[in-house]
Amino acid sequence: MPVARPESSGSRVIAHVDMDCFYVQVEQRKQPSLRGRPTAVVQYNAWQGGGLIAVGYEARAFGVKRSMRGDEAKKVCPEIELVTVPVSRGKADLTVYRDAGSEVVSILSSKGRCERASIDEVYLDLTEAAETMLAQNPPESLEAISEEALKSHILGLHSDKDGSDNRDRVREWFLSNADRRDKLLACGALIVAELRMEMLAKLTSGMHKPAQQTIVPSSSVEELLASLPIKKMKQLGGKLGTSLQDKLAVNTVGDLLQFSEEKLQDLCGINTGTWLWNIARGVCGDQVEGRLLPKSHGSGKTFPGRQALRKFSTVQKWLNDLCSELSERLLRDLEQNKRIARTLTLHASAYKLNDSESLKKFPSKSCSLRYGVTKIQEDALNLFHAGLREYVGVYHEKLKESTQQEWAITGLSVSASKIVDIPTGTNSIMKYFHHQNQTCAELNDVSSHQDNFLLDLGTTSSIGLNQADYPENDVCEDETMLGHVVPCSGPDDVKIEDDVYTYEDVDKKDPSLSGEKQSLVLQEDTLTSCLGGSHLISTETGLESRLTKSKMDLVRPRLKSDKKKRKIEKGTSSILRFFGNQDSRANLETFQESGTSSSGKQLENIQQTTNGITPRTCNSRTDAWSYKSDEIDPSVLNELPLEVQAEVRAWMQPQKRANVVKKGSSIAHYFSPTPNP
DNA sequence: ACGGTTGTGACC
DNA sequence: TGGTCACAA
Repeated sequence: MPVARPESSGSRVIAHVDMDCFYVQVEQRKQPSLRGRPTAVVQYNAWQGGGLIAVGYEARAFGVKRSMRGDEAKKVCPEIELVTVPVSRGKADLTVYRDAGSEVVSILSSKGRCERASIDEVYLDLTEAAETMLAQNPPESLEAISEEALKSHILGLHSDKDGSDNRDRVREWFLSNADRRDKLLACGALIVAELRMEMLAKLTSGMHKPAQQTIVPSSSVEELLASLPIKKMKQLGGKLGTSLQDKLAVNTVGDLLQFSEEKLQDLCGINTGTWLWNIARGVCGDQVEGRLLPKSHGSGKTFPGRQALRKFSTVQKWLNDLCSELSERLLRDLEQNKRIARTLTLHASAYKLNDSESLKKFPSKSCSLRYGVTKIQEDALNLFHAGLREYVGVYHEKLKESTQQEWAITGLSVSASKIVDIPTGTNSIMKYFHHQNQTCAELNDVSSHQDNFLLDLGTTSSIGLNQADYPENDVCEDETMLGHVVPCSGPDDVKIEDDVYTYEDVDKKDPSLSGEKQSLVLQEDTLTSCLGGSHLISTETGLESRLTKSKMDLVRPRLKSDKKKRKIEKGTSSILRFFGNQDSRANLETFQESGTSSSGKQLENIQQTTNGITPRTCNSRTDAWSYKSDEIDPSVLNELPLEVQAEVRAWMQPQKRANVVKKGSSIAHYFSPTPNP
């Protein structure tokens, strides 16, 4: 839940871009003959024609709905074109949609800071672009307002019934607007209209229902919220929204206005309470995060009903497939974005056949992530065993493969998180890996106890992956920024010279971030349509130039002592090939590491050595300052060195307050954990 | 027997 | 911190 932020100086222009029936559009682009025809995207054709996950407008006209079965859809609309989601390794593969989403982001990001909210949703902060336009090319200076922009819906601007002269009112609104905030908003709307045309041209399939955009002037927010059902508000669609309805008898967001901040805090906790109080007033301090890439990757599959997995070998088979997909995506991320993931997590859901305690949840488990398909597979399987042992309890452990299982797995997923950038330096990834590697390797008595790790990892079926299971490696923890180490080289010969990397390199490539996101979410069907349907929302803001929380995490102390520098002469491709073939002994044998022997086993050892080490963060920063954040004049920040600026700004961010709500009144009690066998 | 899959964030 | 839960699309 967002944190309340300080009130603002300027008005911000935020667009929420929502691609409706995105999967359908992607498929129609791929297969143009589908354009204009009633189309839906379906997955898993096997059972009752599969489930619909996206429905195009032409099909909606027939009454086809999401969450219908393919067969039902055929009944309602015999003409319907059902396109199956690509399947790879026996499961849905969303790569094409993810990639199409990336195309969209890359177009939008040309105009402002983007936050990828989901595969088909983006927040875009257009404040700067709108201000520039207002200063240089204000709407009234244009000889014409674009057709696209004239189709805008403007909340609070009541259109005539016959609609024909609505465009004139819209034009009027664009051209002569008293309020500066609305002028900015108008500029934002023009930019969005442009962007949507660009996307239509490049990406999509010309939907029958034209994409639309909706403008929300701040003067219309009150009226909008007064009638907006509480469950339609973003974040309130679930249990929180339900509990508000039940406990406060509110129906719309505006109904929340009658309650004091304290009352809402008592009910929902201090942070959520304040957030709600603000939301009711149309105020939301969420910043547009300025993040174009996902923070994690995952691959999962459910096995409902009879498909539930009851044998280790089957579980292993599926885990291998899931891990294989995950590994592929990690390599792509590494190649394209120069990032590595540090944590591997396994989630499963299960039920017990005979047991009364079948409500018990299968615990998720995680460990350091080692690159390489079979390593990931191995680790995931170990995590599964760890989870299973906990799930079934020690008494049943021995039954394992032999007798009939008393457990059945209904869902498996593996995910990779804690993704960090590799410094984008002169020459790439390899030295980074090598650097990490080398640092640890030489600062420790390498070979002696590392062989033991290998044994633990490779041959034991018990779980040895968690940090606690390995001896600490203090030197590494002090001297490196990464929590674990990956092999440093591909089959190519690599020359190593001197260099040093720290996370500051990462920080500098990102300008400080500012802006706020208004998280009003309006009813999709009435307010947006397919491609690029968007909302423009003007909102008040906080200080300029604040770092987001996520960026704050990247501010780390400089690596001081290690001044060894390195340089690689070959490109990055070799390391990718290396990862791709990491399990091939032949490749491993070709690796030469200066000073140490190069057997594959040792490589694995090195990779494993620092499992569990975490990079430092500046979480003690608040202690270091004796000023209150509001005593600092933001303008003096610019005088400071860049790193310091970042830190101070991070510190000036409103901190989330500890939730000290009395237990009796905590809304948490209201929520009963949903049993999920 | 749940649309399934993927992702983020809060809390303890 | 890792693990669990909630929420969204």
